[in-house]
Amino acid sequence: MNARKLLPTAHHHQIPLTIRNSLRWVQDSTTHLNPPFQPKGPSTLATNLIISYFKKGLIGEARILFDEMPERDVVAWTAMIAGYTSCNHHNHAWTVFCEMMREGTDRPNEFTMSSALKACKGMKSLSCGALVHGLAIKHGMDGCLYVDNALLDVYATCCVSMDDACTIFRDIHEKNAVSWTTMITGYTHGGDGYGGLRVFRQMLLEEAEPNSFSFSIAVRACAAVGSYTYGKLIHAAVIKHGFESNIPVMNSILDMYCRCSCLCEANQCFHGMIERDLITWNTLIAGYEKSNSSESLYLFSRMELEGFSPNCFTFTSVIAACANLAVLSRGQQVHGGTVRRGLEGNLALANALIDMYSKCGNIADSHKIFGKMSRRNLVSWTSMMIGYGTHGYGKEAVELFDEMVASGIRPDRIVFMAVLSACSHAGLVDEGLNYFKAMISDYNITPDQEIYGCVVDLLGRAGSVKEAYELIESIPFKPDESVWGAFLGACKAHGFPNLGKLAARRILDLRPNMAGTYVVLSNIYAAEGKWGEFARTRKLMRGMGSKKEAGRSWVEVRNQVYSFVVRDKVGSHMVSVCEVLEMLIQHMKEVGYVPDLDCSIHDLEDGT
DNA sequence: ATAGGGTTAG
Repeated sequence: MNARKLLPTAHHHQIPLTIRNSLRWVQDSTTHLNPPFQPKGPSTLATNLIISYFKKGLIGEARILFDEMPERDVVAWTAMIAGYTSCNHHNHAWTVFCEMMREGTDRPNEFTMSSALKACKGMKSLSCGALVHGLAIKHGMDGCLYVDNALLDVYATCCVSMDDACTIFRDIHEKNAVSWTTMITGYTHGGDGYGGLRVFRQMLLEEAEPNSFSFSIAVRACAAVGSYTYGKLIHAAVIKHGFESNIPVMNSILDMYCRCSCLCEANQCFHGMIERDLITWNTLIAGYEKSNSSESLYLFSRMELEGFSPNCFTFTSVIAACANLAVLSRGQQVHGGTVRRGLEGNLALANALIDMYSKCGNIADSHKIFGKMSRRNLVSWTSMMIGYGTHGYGKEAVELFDEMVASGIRPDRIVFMAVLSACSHAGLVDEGLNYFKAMISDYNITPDQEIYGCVVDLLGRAGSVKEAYELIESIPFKPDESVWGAFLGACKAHGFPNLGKLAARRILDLRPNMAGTYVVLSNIYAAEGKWGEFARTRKLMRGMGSKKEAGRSWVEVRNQVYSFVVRDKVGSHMVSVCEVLEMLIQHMKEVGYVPDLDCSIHDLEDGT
């Protein structure tokens, strides 16, 4: 065996000294006639070296060493399969397994089978898994709990339904915590959180002892169904079982509170943790991103101060927070951080950047990011199309849609909403209607409230208010406030007071607390000069107890975001804001914008 | 000497 030339050179320091020395010793000792004691075979030592190579991620080195081994026993083969899988090279693991079945001198054992099954799971290949299943039965290895649990995992992960996994699970005589946890995970990751919770309850009923793994996935199931009640219950059980210092379990609980919109509890949980890891920070930053983006940014800075290095998960949430706040310079700064860390290849992060630049008004940089991506998924295309649509580039969005379909990506409901909305804002009525028809006939997507809302908006915005109304009447279910809302907007914009009043009444039937609807309705009366009706509607609104939230605007001046409402007091800090607003108004006038004073006057009267 | 299940984004 030519192991000497394989001794690490560049990575010398990374290899445990003992292994290196023992390998040398074996090579020397083979020439001795009487070794002091029976040495382990060179195969054992080479296998140990292979294992340490994989632990360091030195896949190439492991492979070269394996190829140069003159005799490869089942342990060496298994170490290769398990090693590749541990580095997420599942296809290579599978290739090695096939090689072993073809040319290996040893038969595979239980260790080999469970490693091979883990590779199948990694490849999400049910057919490979079924093949190993057959081999396991042939070699009489079904009945080994490791093999059975690995089989269970393959069927639970790769099948559409949990039926096959259930069959395997039922036939395991002595189920352990791993068997139960694998079942709970199968349901939960498959989108059936209640199924996961059902298995967890059964586990407790059968007095199987749940461990930290069982608890973290059970809590994940609560998060998936958004059940604060079950989540709190299991949180209590976690404490009772003494897992409140287990970081993954606590991370799971933290995430559960965030997903149940219990940010107070999440915050409490976070501060109660004695030890935190990167996932802990990422979970809370992601938790705050939607509801309180500035808190996300604050946590991000705190996390760096405490010496944690952000990863692509962190950056994806932080970039989304910048997008929500529309803080371009901060977004650019964070973008710089991702480039410095070499995270440019991350798909989700690039998608977040497209959205951030678009929401910060910099569509050119969105396009730059999109253009540089080596891989794009549905989210990438959708984000870019929404960006084009909101910036008024309807034609570009439509072209992007066609390009996406041509590249082999199947559109979903969301991307149709993006293209319909883009058509709507660019006045591309016929194109939009064609996409609507194609969505139904070519892609079998049944339009829902939101899609109808988009099409009503498409027709209504272009002035085809009658057609929009006919479409609403053809909807096979009861249209909701988003559909009527789109229609109301069209009636208001194109002067259809009677249809507008009808739409407003429909909305108020569905959402009597939507104060904004009263405002629009009263404005329709005002425009008709029906001041009695106007006053009556306003009175109704006040009596309702809810108030329309003031329309808030914000503007970025010299890296600072200022937020204001109508009739805000002009303090000294707002002076520069007013200057910017004056500039914007001037610019709008120059491009021919005529303000719609008709409505704003009435809105002002009420201070809304 | 070789084999289990869990937590973070979109």
